[in-house]
Amino acid sequence: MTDARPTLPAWLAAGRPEAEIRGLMAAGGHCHGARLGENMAVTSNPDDDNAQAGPIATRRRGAELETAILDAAWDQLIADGYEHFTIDAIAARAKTSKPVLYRRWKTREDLLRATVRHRGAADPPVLPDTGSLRGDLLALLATANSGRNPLVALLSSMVGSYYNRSGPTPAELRFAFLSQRGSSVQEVIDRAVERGEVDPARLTPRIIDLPFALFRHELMMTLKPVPDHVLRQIVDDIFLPLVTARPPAG
Amino acid sequence: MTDARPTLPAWLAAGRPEAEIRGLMAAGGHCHGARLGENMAVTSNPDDDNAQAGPIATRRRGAELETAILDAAWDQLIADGYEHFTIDAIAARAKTSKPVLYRRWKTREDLLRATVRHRGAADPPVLPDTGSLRGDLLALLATANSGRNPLVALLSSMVGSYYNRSGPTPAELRFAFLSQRGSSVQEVIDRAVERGEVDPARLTPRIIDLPFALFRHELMMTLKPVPDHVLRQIVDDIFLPLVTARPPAG
DNA sequence: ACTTTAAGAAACTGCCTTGTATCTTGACAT
DNA sequence: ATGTCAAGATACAAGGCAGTTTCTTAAAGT
Repeated sequence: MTDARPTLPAWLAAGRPEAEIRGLMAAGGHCHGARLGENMAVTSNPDDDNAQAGPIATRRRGAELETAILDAAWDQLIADGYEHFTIDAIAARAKTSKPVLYRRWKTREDLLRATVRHRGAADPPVLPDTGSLRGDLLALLATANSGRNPLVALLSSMVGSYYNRSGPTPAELRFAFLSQRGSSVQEVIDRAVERGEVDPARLTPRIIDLPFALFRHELMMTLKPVPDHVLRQIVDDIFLPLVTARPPAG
Repeated sequence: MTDARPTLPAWLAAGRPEAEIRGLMAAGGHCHGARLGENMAVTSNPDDDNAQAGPIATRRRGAELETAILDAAWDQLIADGYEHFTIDAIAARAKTSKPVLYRRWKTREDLLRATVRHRGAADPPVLPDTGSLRGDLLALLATANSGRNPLVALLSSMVGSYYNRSGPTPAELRFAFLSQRGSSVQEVIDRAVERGEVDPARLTPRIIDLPFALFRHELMMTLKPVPDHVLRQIVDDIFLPLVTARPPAG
């Protein structure tokens, strides 16, 4: 096994049109990174323009180049996963060369962080106005859902090497751990139902999973142990009000 | 920059006592992996047992060896992050050698998946019984919180290279993206309050974040777009009942 | 026109890692 | 005791990648 491209789900790659086709770059290609054996630099060679749309050499500088690189880096991260987030690959994708990157960022990890920050700064959100809270919220969620969620894209590309195609399963990550503990919550809730503590009519699978869903979310967001007061908020402010028996709303 | 050990938060490393100190392995060390230049194999050299507790060579086989390797692999993943999840490092940690691993798993990624599966199968949960749903739930959460959560440990070690010490921030991952969108939800809710749709008394920061928290959780768990009916469940079954004005519970 | 700055191409060092091959030796069965 | 099989040690080939250096050349300022 030498190279097995991860190739994340296509929907993740959406939201960035392969950087921008840069200014005057001609159609033909001039793709480097794919070793073009000899020095084909434009050393005062007038043949260039008769060879069917010879690439008119242009050269980006400063901020323009920098955002192009950061866009390319993000593309690379999403397209091939963190394992292929290499300086060479990024330089090739940005159609520039390694020293250009090293002049700006000392290490690969610096570039990674800059890439994430750059991407986070983009995409100003749009505010829906449907006239109802429900409609507004669903619209917001739908927008976040439509491919370009950078947070999850980042996570996915990091975890990519685990769940690659042809691997055992994608959802295994969740399932291998959760299957047995799911029954713990179920058991605890069943006992509460017997005691009359909760209204069985309000119990859906999603609500039963709610406490641990919020717990996992908190843990994944902070990567630190969850403080006790947060656990109490989850239970007291969110879960218990939802499942506790009470008179029907007016 | 040559080597910069990630070293995840200590609380993650808990829950596995450095594999097991294997059977008859003597205390002294015999640590390999740290290149011991010469061939110190036990080639009928009677000096072994007078040299202060010379390691009595033992040799694990079959299933025993296999679980030892998988434990070591998990330790390695947690201790040094996925970037250092190398066959060499794992073999060294398991006090065996590379061919032994390659006889069992064809590639490094096979071993990764086997490791995660192995770890997922361990740790049967304990059922608390405090007499109340609230107490039981808090106990369950506290257990999950006490260090040994393999799901988050896995995620952390994967994302490790991003949030290394001396990096810009650990919470930046969440913050860079969320800061601006957080205000979108706030805005949408503010308008709903003005319309009298929601009870402002029920709004806490955590409840305001709830819809997107659940959305992100779903996305991170499935690594797929969230189906519409799930979005509706989040809004209709969980969020709206919590914030909609209603008569106080009986 | 001339100078300065940085982009871009290429080669190179050095390290690390994957994956394999070889050989010795311990564990176990008969 | 003896044979078989796998553990364990080591060496090795091949390739990938980080980071650097050198040099050429385009772009921008004066």
